[in-house]
Amino acid sequence: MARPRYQALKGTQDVLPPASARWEALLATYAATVERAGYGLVQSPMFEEIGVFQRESEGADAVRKEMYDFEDKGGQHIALRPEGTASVVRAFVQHHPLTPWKVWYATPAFRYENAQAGRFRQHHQVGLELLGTADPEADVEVVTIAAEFLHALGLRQVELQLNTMGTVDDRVRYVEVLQGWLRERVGDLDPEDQARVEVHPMRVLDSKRRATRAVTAEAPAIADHLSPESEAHFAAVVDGLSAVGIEPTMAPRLVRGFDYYTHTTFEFVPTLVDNAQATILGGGRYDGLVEELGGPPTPGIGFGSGIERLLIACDAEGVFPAPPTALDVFVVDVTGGAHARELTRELRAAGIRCDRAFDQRAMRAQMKAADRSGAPFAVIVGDQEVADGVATVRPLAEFGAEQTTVPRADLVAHVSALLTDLPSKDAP
RNA sequence: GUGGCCGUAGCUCAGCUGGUCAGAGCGCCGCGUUGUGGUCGCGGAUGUCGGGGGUUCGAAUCCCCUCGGUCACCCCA
Repeated sequence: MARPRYQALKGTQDVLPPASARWEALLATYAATVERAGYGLVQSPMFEEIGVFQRESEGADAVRKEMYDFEDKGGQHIALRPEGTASVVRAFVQHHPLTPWKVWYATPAFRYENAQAGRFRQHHQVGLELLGTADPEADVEVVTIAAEFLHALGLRQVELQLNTMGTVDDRVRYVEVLQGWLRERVGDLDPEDQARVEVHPMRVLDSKRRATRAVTAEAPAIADHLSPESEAHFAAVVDGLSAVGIEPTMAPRLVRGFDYYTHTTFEFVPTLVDNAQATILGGGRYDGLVEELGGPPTPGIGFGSGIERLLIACDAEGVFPAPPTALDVFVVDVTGGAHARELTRELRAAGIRCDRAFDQRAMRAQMKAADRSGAPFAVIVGDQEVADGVATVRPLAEFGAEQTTVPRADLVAHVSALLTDLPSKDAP
């Protein structure tokens, strides 16, 4: 068939009802989880001056070559946010709120890359940031909340991978060790990875290529090259998690995409999803980022979680079904539509969810629409009802109730009572 | 940016050694029941067969280009 003139761009998608109901439910679950822990919503602009994301130290592909950037009419170099953290940190620096500052967000994120399973040009993240404390307890809280969130969605087959990047100094020393080790084995690496030994040695650890993995399985781990302070921090995090029953998988080769991470880094990976892009939630500590964006030295930690990937993981586990369509009543008016207008207004004002048909359709068609709407009751108004000043209430599903006729004045109360008595339809 | 696979009605797909090739199921609309949905029966609408070019008497079917989708690399949520 002919493709319409305009379509959603590559790597973007429309989320329509009823599928969008899962988004609503996910967002509600997330907000409830983090607000219970004292995090407040932060809304920041979806675009920023490009420097917010693309700082001199930043070598991540997501901001180096995948940025959606443009020059605006005033000549400013603008970029659509590729991730959530940098904007929040910029807002922190700009408004200097009291610390610890605990905020959460839900936002689209943009990266110019080719789409594949679990990867889009516009994807959506929920996340949180905790700024102003270097306490390993903060690391524990953030990871714990992440785990609670995933659990609340119904996800069970999820693995937590944990690593540490140490301090900047730790990392410099480690990279030197790692680079020297890799140089001796560069010939055994996958050709595609050989050049990276010089450019970005830690990325080699993260490679998925078989030959490279065989080599790096034996590579020195950063955990063995930490300063005593960093070691103590990491140990405290591991102990704290263990104390709340979270047993992470130590992942010495876990290298997160953004260069600003220090100390704790972590990812939650669904074990049942076989996409290459499976990580549903990732985060870590970023103790130098606030300073880099012009603020006072301030430690911070947070995570981001991809909604699209969360839903893929939920599907893989067969959990988190979309809630049923939320309608209580469908008004069928075969007198032209004016009564449907009045009744829906009345019912809605009383908090009853209802819909109606348009176009003066035949009763049969309106009843069909009522059935399809999922509402448990149809309220029918025809010439006879109008003449008698009543409305007919017809049950649409199998719960034994009889079709009844009630005075118009009693309709709302009658329907309310019926809905209250409804056999629980919330069972999954 | 690179590579594999794919692109026929709203959806899922059949047709593809070129010649009733424009189809099926589901869905949608109407009617049977001029005031009652879900079952059933009958009837109906919708496609420039992704787009463009080429080969041919003839192309949804073959070739080229292009666009789009999908999966993978890179990278990340």
